[in-house]
Amino acid sequence: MNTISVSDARRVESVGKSVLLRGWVRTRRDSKGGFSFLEINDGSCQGNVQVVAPATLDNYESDIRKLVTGASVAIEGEIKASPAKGQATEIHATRVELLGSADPETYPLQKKGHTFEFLRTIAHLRPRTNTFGAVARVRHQICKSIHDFFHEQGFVYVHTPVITASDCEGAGALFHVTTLDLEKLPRTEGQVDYSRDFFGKPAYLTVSGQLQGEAYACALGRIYTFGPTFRAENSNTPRHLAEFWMIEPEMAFFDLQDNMALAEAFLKRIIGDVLAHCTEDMQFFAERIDKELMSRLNNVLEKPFLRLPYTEAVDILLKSGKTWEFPVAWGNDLQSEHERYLTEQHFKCPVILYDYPRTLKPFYMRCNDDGKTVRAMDVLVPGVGEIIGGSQREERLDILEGRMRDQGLDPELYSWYCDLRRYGTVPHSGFGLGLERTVLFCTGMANIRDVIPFPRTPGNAEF
RNA sequence: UCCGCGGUAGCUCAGCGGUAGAGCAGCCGGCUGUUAACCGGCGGGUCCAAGGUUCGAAUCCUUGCCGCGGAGCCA
Repeated sequence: MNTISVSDARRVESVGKSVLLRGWVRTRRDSKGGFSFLEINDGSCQGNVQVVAPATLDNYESDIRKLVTGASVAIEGEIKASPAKGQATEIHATRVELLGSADPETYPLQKKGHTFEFLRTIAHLRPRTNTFGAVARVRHQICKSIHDFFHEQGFVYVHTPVITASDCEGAGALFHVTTLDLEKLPRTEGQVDYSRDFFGKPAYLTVSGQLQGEAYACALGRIYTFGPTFRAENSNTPRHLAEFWMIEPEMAFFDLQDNMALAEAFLKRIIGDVLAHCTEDMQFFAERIDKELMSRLNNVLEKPFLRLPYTEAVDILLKSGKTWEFPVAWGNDLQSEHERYLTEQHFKCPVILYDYPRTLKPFYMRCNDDGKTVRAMDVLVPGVGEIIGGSQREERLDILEGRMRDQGLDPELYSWYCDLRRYGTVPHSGFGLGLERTVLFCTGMANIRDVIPFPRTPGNAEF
């Protein structure tokens, strides 16, 4: 007897097959007509398959009538067209085996709505719900699209280190990695003696693979990284995690305009794939999570991304007649209220802002000839705001070193990075995309803690 | 980290100085090719913690812990 998934069992083409199906009971409804209805889900799709279990089965009274939400079962039977509304097919069971029950007095997932806040406290069980199953499947599809897109465009997937010994990857608080005994730290002249630590110097979890990514781009041409990233910031918001996944493409011979074109094609590919391949899950999100999801995604999919220099954006904001909580002035960083106004109200389409004041941006971004701006870009989308940040990189050694000194960094500590300019330097560009923010955008979910399986945030590393 | 709101039954909440409540789900019974099924009944609580005010505190005050929303940082 062939095993079958719920996804396949729901298809009309499966009618007539004798199958073995295994999964978890969502609900049971008994009929005095001499049978029970079981709704079975196995995570293969959004929907359940309805099983009709007749009272003539030996274990009908002993097991089947006691099946509860969450119980695991194996079912043998024949797939038939369903005579009632609500489903195309159903399985007429010839055998129902109870694999494991789930005591309804203690099993927290009962047949009722639960808040996401509560489900976060049972992160090991929440994937059994409709919403979290759908999030997991869409997250998978997004990851697959990312790999497909880059592979088709000739990119090489590069694994940059998770542990880094350079304490100079840029701003952002770092997690220390150490094997020193924190109760008895070795000290020399009052300072911790890191020469006795595992790596012989301080080490940290990575906040970005960009610098190492540049090394491989300056050899292989087009590369991307895709891995876990860590920020020890005490951020407690629906958009921040201490551990998240980031995609960072890096391309030799790409200028900023090439970079923007790639970012636009990349986002459109992800959204297009999700809509094409996750139709049932996306329909669920559109109906139950976010009524405006589809119009927002279609808007990003169909409209060309508008490209706007920072200086012109400041002019638009100044002339908008709006009063801002944070003042708009050339040289000030744009706040989320400004970014959202541009993409949601003024242009009503995705916007790529570029050429930011150099004082606002890190040393590695390429300086423009105007002496004031750098070739940075931020991609803003309606509903979410900034989703991608990137730049053309400074490829001129003398200017790069000058920028490091301006920002109080010692070029000696970055000597390997400077080597990329010292030997065979080329123009190159790249950007970073937060995976979880992309999942938020694609699903309409509101909290980033609900689009990663086991979220890590300040004060929370459960499970 | 700052500002605001909140922690009461398994879950979602009401009660805001005088003996602790509802809906949902759970259990029991009824009914039904059912489908967030429906109808009736039953059980269920250190009211987040520690101090304080009071004859009396879930309710008022203080502190702490935790959660949520907004801001900052950013992906």
